[in-house]
Amino acid sequence: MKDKVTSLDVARRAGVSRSAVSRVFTPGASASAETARKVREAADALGYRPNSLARAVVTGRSRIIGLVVAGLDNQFYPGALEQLSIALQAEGYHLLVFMSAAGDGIARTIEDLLAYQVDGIVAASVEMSNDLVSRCEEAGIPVVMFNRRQDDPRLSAVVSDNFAGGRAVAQFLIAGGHERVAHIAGWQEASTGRDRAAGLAAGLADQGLSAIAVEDARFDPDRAAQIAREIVNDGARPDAIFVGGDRMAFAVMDTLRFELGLGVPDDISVVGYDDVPLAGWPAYDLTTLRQPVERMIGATVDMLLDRIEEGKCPRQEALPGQLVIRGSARRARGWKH
Amino acid sequence: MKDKVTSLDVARRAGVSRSAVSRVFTPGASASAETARKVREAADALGYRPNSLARAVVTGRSRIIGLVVAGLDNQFYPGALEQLSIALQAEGYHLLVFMSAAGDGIARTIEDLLAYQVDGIVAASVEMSNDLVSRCEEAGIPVVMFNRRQDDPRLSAVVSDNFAGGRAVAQFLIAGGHERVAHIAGWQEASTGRDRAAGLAAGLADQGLSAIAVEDARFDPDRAAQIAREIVNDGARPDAIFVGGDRMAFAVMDTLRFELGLGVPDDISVVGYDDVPLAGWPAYDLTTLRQPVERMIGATVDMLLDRIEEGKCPRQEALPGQLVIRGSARRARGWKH
DNA sequence: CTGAAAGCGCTAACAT
DNA sequence: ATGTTAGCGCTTTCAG
Repeated sequence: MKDKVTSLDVARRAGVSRSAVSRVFTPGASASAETARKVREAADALGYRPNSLARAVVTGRSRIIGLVVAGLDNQFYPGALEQLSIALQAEGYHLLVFMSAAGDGIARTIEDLLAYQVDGIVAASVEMSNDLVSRCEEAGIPVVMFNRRQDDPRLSAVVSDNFAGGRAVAQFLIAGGHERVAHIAGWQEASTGRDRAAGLAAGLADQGLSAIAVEDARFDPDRAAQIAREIVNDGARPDAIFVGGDRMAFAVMDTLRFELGLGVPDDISVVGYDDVPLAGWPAYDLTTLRQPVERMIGATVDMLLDRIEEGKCPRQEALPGQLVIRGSARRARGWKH
Repeated sequence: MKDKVTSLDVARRAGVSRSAVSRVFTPGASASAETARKVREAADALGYRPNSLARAVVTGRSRIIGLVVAGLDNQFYPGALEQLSIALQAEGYHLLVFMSAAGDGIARTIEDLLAYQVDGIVAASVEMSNDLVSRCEEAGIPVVMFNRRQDDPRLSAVVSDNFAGGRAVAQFLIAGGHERVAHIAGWQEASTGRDRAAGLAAGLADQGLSAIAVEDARFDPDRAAQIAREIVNDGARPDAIFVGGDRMAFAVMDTLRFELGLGVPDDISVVGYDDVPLAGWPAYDLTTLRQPVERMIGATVDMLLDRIEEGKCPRQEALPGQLVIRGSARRARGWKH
């Protein structure tokens, strides 16, 4: 309960002015070695820490980044979040979390975001209305969309190259001798889901094929499982299912193996998307397209800081992913990675 | 870039004073209906939002809670974090994330925590030094430890009853006819790991048994897998392994089944702790002790708010968990839950 | 109930 | 390089 130490206290004890203290604690400022020493000494003795909030009020920069997210149950996000936080901390920023609860309107979130004077926003929720993005940009707060893009080029976005990824999956599947490929897609309202589906279609078309079924599971594992049931019991059973997200792919594999008694990949091949940690565990051993999380995070941080600190323009980046070949899909000889 | 709307602007447009505006936006303050109406109208027209940071400077309350965490790869945390954030938002607080990076010293984290004037701290990192806790409490910032406790009763803590949990596992295992129980424990420096181990020992002792092996895997799945290998190849192979955390239990099951070719539970029973979502998936179908996450979060928020807003004293709470019986461990008839 | 005035803790010109 | 002087946007006595 002794947190009443102010810069004035330090100044007095060090025999200097408040400005001097301020300068010592401001990276780009000028202070003589002697002054710095005295100030640091006094500060340590008193246990002084500059008040970031007060600083934010006057500088207009809070060094706080708002993170808008929903559904940490998608295993792709926890890891990304961890890396993002660490990368930001290294630059002297911190994440303030805005979890979009189920019913809770986006309006409230926007209010809070603005009230806290965040310097920027990372929007990592697929379900996020464009309202948020536009209203914040309007207020002068740069927002970068993570793992989702918008056609509007005035908005910053970082994604992996989902179209190329979908196409790579198609090529792999065809090379493996599959002829009846079904696709259980991510939400078609989201670029991520759409691009993967389009990539698959393009890759299939290259060889004169097309998917025998494409269903939107909205990134929901339960829905994906249900679709898998229907597809498999359908007349023309697929020999491969490309699932637009690992989390859904696990649910599909579970359904196939444990409920329908089918072998993966013996009866049906399954390919996912993301390469979350679980995909590499032997229980699933899922062939999947790896999103370059680390580079995506790097790009996100760069974009954000470029806009905040350098005032640069928004840009969009699509980083290449990589097919990780494991055992859940039949493959041609020589395709072992 | 029009975020320069200040309370003065609103005051002018509404024909009142800044104080009036302030009062309208302060829950407990007095303002006539007429004034409130005028102010709200002007505020909406101008797009005014009170600046939380400026408010924080003057009130001394930031309505920000620091979250200190590391290792979101433990699937127990993402869900807890999501719930925590939502619960806090409902009370008008937000989480500021402090991710303990690997090498990054705790000292820096403390500095930042204090600088941002957080009203309270949730410490959810097992690896966190007591230094942080004591220094923050010293500075008058309440911290509640989540999923970990300290013997010092002056510190707030929320855990599940890990001792009772460990004991329940022992009883279940014994009832299932197991006689050679091994324990791959969580970090013995952490209360969570210790209590579970002690509970198991007590439960075993009740029946005149004791564990044939107890090894500390420090919550690390790789280490757990390695220990599993050693234990199993040892002379006296266990008929059951109690693993002190689901994440480690999965690794142990993988090792047993896919590497050692053993059946679970046919050759060896495995029981975990936490009940993360994956435990319920058919690929693992893990019998485990469920931690009451929702209630733990509720208690955490209550404690925090009690201390922040009511100035109440620290307290500790140990919530009861519940054994969730699935298929990874042999069980006695009638034990199906 | 309302406005005027006095800060909260800090930084940013401006002189010196 | 340092101190002085103004604020940043807001809340909170204090009169009325």
